[in-house]
Amino acid sequence: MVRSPCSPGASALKKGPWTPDEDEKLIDYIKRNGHENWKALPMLAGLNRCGKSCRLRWTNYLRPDIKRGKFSEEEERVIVNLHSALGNKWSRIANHLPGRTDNEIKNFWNTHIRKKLLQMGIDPNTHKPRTDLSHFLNLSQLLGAAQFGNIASPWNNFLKLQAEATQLANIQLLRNLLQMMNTNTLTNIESNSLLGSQNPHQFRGLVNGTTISNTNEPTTISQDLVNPPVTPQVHNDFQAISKLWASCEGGFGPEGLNINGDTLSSSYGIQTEQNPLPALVSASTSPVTSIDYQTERKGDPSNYSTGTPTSTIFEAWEKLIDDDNYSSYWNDILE
DNA sequence: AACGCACCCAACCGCCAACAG
DNA sequence: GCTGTTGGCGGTTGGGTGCGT
Repeated sequence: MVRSPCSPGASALKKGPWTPDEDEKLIDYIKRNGHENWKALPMLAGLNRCGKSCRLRWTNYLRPDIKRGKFSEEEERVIVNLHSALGNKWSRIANHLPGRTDNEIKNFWNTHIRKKLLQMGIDPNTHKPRTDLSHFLNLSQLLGAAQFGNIASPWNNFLKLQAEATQLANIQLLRNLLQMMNTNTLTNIESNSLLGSQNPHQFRGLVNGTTISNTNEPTTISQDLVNPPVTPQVHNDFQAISKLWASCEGGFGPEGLNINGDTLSSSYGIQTEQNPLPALVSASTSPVTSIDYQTERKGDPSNYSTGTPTSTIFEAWEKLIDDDNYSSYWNDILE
């Protein structure tokens, strides 16, 4: 039986918010003696608190190297990137953000980033486009009731909403692909680490507007992707898709995706002069983050959600494209 | 001014892993 | 190997605060 240091037996100990006096005692003691033994510290410091409470107060609030205040856009982007790779491993994410505590990052995620992702139609847990019912309800709100015309029949309306929601989910997916094209075609950044060995054939086939290849050729990283030649056809396809995207509902302004007046560009986005689309999580230009995906995964594979962000996108594409119902849909787009 | 609501975040709770005896 | 202790972590809570009505 493991007993918490703050067990019921120690109920006489004070709980709740810390007073300035208690803070001062804790700081003074740790400055003079360090904090080798949290269990013994409260008594030695003259605090009527359990050791655990003291440790939390110190690590989350009183530590001198804590950076307080608003998170920068760079920090926000790093958090999103790391979260897409690590999940809710707040302490490990905090390791990459000097001066930020896991608690602070966790709070920031739950109160800010999570909401933004949901508004963007991205599942904050999986970092995939959302296609579930609740999301569809959200999307319908974004679209607005006026868009849907005849509302005489609730079922008609429901089916319309559902179709719209599905289309928006697809658009979200398209956006992800576009961003990847954007990243690889126009910015020429660390494509190796971002793309891994996932599905270059599918990608190339799509770019060229042809049937998606499902051959069993040896899967190597396409040099066309790593350093893609911007052939006229690729260029045209890119522009065509960009135009399509620009015409989509809730498209992007210079600041990124704007939903309900809330712009989310930093976390998901790098932007280029040629294309203002926000970037994918996986397409971060942050070298730290790119390296971290690999090193972290090597360290503890069990901690990660399935697939890299990049493969997640490709998997979603593959699934979508395999669906006969959408073949003509995408052909129309790509033509 | 009073009230209700939503949001934020410090702090707590419970679980787990590492370690010592 | 077993048991108890300790520290670390992630999830959750609830008090404080701001804002709208």
